Amino acid sequence: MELSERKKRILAAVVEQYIKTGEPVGSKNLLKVLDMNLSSATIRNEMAELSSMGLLDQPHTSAGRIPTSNGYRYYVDNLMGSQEIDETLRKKIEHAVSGAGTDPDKLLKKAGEVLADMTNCAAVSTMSVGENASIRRIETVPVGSHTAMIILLTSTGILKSRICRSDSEISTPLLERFYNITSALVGKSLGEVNITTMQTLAASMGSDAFSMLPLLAGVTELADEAAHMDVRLNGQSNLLNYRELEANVYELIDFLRRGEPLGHLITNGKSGVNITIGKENKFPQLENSSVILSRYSVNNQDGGSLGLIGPTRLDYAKLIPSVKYLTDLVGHILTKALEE
Amino acid sequence: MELSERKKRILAAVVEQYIKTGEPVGSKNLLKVLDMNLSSATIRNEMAELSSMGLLDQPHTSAGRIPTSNGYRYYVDNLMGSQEIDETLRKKIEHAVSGAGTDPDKLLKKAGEVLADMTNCAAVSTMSVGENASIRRIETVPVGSHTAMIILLTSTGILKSRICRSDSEISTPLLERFYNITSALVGKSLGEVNITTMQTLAASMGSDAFSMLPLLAGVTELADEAAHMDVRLNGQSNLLNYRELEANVYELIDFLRRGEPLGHLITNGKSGVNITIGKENKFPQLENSSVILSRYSVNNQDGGSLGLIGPTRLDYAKLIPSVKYLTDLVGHILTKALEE
DNA sequence: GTTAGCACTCTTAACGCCTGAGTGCTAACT
DNA sequence: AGTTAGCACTCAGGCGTTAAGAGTGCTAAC
Repeated sequence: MELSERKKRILAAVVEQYIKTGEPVGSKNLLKVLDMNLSSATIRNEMAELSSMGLLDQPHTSAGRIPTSNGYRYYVDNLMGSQEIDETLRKKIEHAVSGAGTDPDKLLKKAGEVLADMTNCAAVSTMSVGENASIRRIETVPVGSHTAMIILLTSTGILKSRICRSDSEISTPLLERFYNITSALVGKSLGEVNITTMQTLAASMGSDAFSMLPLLAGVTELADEAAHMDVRLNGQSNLLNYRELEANVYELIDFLRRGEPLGHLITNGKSGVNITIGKENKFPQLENSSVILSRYSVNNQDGGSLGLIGPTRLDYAKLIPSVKYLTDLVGHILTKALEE
Repeated sequence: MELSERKKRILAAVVEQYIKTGEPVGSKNLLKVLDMNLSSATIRNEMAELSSMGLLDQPHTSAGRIPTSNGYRYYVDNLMGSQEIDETLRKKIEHAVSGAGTDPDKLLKKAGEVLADMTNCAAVSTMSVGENASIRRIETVPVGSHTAMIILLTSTGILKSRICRSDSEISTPLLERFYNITSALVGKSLGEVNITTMQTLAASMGSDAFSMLPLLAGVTELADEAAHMDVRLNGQSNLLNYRELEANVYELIDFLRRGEPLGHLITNGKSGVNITIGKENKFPQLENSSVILSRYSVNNQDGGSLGLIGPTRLDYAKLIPSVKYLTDLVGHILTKALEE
């Protein structure tokens, strides 16, 4: 779709104005912002055409225009200025993240918080990796005479641990034998830890099998857990501030709370920044929202993603670079933390 | 404050009716529920007295009555029936919790979820212990040549772990020496892990001090983290459903999100079930809400708490036993999991 | 002490009215 | 042919009025 230069300017102005005020923008109002030597009537004509092209919409006949999903899309793809991050935001991000240390869990938590705060939207963060991440290490630590802790570390630095209890006594030599047996799993992907693999392992345990079974079950659970998307949500309540979402906030927040469909959204993202605007979303609960998601990589492997969910009326020009910057930073920190 | 038998019945009926419908209850309406041989006029007289005693209130002159905080309080303390848990709820709780295994983190998460679901309120759960819990074990596990994982286990079964990175190489013998040094901390309370203790430890490290410092810092952080209340919040969005909270939901949800004041609330609770109704709450954000909190113990030590936050119009008779049952169950499971 | 009856209060919804913002269209202008 | 002034039209939102309904408090009688 090719637009005249003037239409582009008008569309951009409508989008930006609406993002700023949240009010439908009318022709006269636009005149003030545009400083083109035109009358409101001309603008009206142009806006009418943009409407019939499906880029602008009117809430009702006698109201100004607001951008449609397609309108935002055109703006984001073709008109939006500066892909550079705002200096103030950069500092804010750096300041928040630098205080979080290198522990992935803490780091992601902090990243989600700063994102939600900064954008006044809901933020999601995940450390998931899908099933392609591999097991880097499995450790056991005796805790009591019948309990042991199992620790699983993935190639992307995710740490999962669990206390397991066995009915029979757990001795240190037993744990050593268990360690040797499970070391066969190191290097395998999380997806490969399935019933078959575990049965093979169990078979090699001989007389230890009975005592080791709870531990082995623990390992399976941990692998499952690590592979399973762990979605963290921040700042849902920010969404309550947006008039345009009001009608369905409850549905929206409820949708976000059930992490699972959100997982889909995240998994489907390509690398780089993914932007889904309004009706482009597959989920009806999101049809009035936009989602900006970006993945980060740890050790050149996909490490997880960060993103935000807000009204379609987002300040894309500002937020997209911020999200990108934040994810890159997180990926960088985590990679460095894992360096040998 | 002593009430006539008839006033008691009327107050109880108003409370129960209002809990059920959420509408101010009028004299005629009450008549249907009460099946006493009285006219609405008599009831009106009684209600007028209950109002002047501060137990009932009117939203406006021509509306029915709703209970005041004191009214609810009187009801809970003196009038409320059955402290027995509802069989359906018991099954629901047991079913949910039994699927969660014995891992404290997972268990508490599940407990919070079921509580929020069951009650249609916001649920809080914490594994905190304050600073009196002691350190049960500190373990280190090598991860890479410059990284190690530190694991801290408390007497109440809380497990905290962290990946630490040192600029100098971390060898296995070094970790062994570190283990020996830190074993001095085992048995100490979390509160005792302060700068002074750590400096003493650092002093005993000799030439290892430089390489061990990041690890030691990690231990301190973990102890802090374990001592620090970890408040988990579920089902905030449930609160959006209550008309009577509508005016301040945003403030309320925002208040809950900042876990810290919530922490106060929780810490101040006595053992057993704590109920705070409406204006009894210290925090203005909670003046239209009620809080039901209950602590659980692990190994006869205080292990944390579970609770819910909703409108004052809660079904106390049903929820109080449920919360109590759930906390007892959680405490029981966790105690058993730690048994030697 | 209880009750019937009544006047009174107050909320809520519905209705009509008005205003202001904004539009689309037409006819004139450059 | 593109631009503009002007005008009739539409519609949301605010405001006051009205009517209905729920519920009360009070009084006088039982």
